[in-house]
Amino acid sequence: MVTSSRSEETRSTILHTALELFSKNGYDATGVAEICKKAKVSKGAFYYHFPSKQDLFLALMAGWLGDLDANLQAASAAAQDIPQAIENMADAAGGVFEVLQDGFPILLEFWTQANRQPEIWLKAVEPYRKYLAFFADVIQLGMDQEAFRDDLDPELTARFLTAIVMGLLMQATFDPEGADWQAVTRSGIKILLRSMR
Amino acid sequence: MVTSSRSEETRSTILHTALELFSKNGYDATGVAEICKKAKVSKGAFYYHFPSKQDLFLALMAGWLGDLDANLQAASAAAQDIPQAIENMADAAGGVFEVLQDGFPILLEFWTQANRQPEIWLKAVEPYRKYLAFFADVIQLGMDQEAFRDDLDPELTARFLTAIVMGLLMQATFDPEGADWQAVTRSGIKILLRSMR
DNA sequence: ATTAAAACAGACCGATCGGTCGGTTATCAG
DNA sequence: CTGATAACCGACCGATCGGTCTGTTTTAAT
Repeated sequence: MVTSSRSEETRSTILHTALELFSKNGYDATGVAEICKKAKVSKGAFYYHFPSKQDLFLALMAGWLGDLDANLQAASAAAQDIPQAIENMADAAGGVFEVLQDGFPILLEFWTQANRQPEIWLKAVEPYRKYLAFFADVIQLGMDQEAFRDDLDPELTARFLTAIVMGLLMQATFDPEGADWQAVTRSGIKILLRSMR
Repeated sequence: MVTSSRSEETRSTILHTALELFSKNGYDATGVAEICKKAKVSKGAFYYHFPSKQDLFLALMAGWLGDLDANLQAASAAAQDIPQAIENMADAAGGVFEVLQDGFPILLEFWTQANRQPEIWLKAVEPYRKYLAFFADVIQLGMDQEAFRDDLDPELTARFLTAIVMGLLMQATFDPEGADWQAVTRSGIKILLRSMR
């Protein structure tokens, strides 16, 4: 609260409230009026800070991607070797969705909206491809260090790794009581890593 | 057209049109009036066949799950051994999403709506858990036949298998040009099967 | 041909949608 | 203290939302 103007606080409140509502009820089912009411802010204030509902959504997505980025970088940097880096990143990905509650629902929302609105898609593919390339690089590095077998296809394995994490997160969100999803994810990554050796 | 009354055709037209629109634009963004217009049907006809928009959605989901079921059963029955059955089913899962275009988008829509509307969730968890149990059974069978290693956890592996297929489908829908997703899925399943032996 | 029910047509309803706009208040440099 | 502008307020706009209702046409059994 030290160096935050009233304006900045208003904007921040809108963002947080919108994140909560979008992840709970979805983009289309959440009205601007509803956001304003819950954020205790007038429509005038809303449209002063964001030119449109879609722009708010894009701002939200940009911030979320930034957080994810920071977490993945930190997780990667903290590891001693490549396999551990991969384990850490998978853990961190799970962490983003725990700490920020509503984490995966909002990712699902980003995903579905990106599939429909070209403008959102454009802003989402780039980071997605960036991460894939990053994972592929890490895997390639592991191969160079002979931590992994030499007949791996780094890109394919990266897509595969992403699929496991996302697929398990989907199931975890859908059926939280169905399993200890953190444990399932960890052992899933371990199985994958074992098959990469 | 042989044995289809006018009423049945109207109902069927509404279902097909709704499937298309829901998968393209999402449940919330698709209006009843829009469905009626595209299906060339009046609102009266719509609400004669379906008590509400949500009931239409549930009917759509039930039908889709039925198709999936039939495909999986067929794929499983056609296989000579357990590993091949798993390969076939993964292929079939992919097939549901190719033949019926808009296949995965509509699954995503089912998924997100189930996460929000308890009534839909209830109708969706049951089949989901049924499939998981079915996959686990198949894996257990493979273990009994010594086609798989004996230290596998069938349930965990089933979740894992599901995650791979869904995670890759998500990526395929999001970035169709990014890879030959059918090939990626096939090799993914093969890697998993290899690690199960 | 008659008739009752099934199937459909479309005007209409209140509520809500995203967004606008003229007016008001808070902030801060001079 | 003054003035300019940033920040905010909320009534209002046309369009659309899911759903209802009255009335007409099709269908099919008699």
